[in-house]
Amino acid sequence: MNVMNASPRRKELTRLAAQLFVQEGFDKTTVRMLAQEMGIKSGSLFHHFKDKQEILAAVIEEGTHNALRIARRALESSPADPEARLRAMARAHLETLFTDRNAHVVALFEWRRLDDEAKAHLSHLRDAYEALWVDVIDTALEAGLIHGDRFLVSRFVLGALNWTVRWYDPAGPRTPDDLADELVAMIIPVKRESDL
Amino acid sequence: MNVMNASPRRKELTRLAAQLFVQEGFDKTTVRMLAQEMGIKSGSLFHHFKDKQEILAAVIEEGTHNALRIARRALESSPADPEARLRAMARAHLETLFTDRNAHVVALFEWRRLDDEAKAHLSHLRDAYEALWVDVIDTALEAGLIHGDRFLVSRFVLGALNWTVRWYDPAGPRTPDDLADELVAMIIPVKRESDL
DNA sequence: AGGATAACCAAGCAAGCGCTAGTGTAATAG
DNA sequence: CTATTACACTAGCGCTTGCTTGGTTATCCT
Repeated sequence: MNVMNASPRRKELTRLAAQLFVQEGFDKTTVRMLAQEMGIKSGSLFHHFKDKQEILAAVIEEGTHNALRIARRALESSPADPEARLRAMARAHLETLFTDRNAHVVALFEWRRLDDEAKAHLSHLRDAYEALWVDVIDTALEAGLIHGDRFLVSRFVLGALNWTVRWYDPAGPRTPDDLADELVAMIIPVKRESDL
Repeated sequence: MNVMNASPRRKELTRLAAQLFVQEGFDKTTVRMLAQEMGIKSGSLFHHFKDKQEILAAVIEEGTHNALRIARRALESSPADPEARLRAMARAHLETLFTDRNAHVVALFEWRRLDDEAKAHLSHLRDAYEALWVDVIDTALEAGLIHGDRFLVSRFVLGALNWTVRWYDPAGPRTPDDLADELVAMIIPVKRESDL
């Protein structure tokens, strides 16, 4: 069996697994279903992954890794003012949420199925991502752009964003950027006439 | 087997099932685990419920029913102004979310495991609940209390509230009412000095 | 007392589960 | 040319799953 390689073959298998995990749920997805989707027999699966759990970990790792990459890139190319950074972060969050939708849905709703070892490993990645948010929120608070408790505000914002995977339809009239802008507009005090 | 009765025994079994479903997830909860928690043998379970799915449906029905009751009561005893109604609704949402926490976590995260028949039945209950929200949000928008798209605003608010089950610790310093107030404060424009 | 009914149990079936063992084969490296 | 490696296959083991069956006990109503 392979240990922790990142062959293109394995990446493709991970992508297919993510889709099935979202469709059926991790527990209801059998190794036989996974194998069929990949065009191989169930036994062959264990040449690429040591067990079913490792497939789950691979899916989540891939998604979180991409989220980090996209968010960092967005912050780098964003103007320095707090509102622009807040908007950039919200947009980046929704961008990764819907380009890697399958992986993120799995990360959000099947996290508990990871064994302790995988959880410990992946927590670091997730924490690094959340640190970006905390920084952006803090900056916005200090600038007086938004008000309230830093802990609660970040939780509420992330909750509102993450929950979009439950109702947002990419085929609809709104783009992810529209959503991000609307959310930011909702939480920063309305502009006065003097600003217009 | 019993059909659709609401005996006190069945209610107690439903409560225990909800707890296990939250702890382990619906799929990972076996009928043997359920039976043991209830102090009976696995076969006896099917005297009370026709199959495992019906237990899930019972859990969700109970939770949603309570949510409706609490929200209606809260709106009845609330002052008529839009801000008070918005706050009352947010408080009621969090109140039911944490007094019937198990049932609601199951409703939010195991909904997909229901068969089509149960989904159709329970959708009506859920829609009735959401209608209360839509009304409150609409009133707040018309009064100019909050701004934005009515659809998006209600989704964002419900998302932020529902996501609290993932991080809120009832043993911590904050009460659910604190959370509700903070969220409401976050989305309505800050009060001017002239209001103080 | 007697009859119905609700609640339970012991035993186990058929199906499906994750995973392993052993083998075959084509491509690659020394 | 030979040895290694990557990838796939067949076959099935050992176990767990949701659920059924047939029968027993406790409770209640008349």
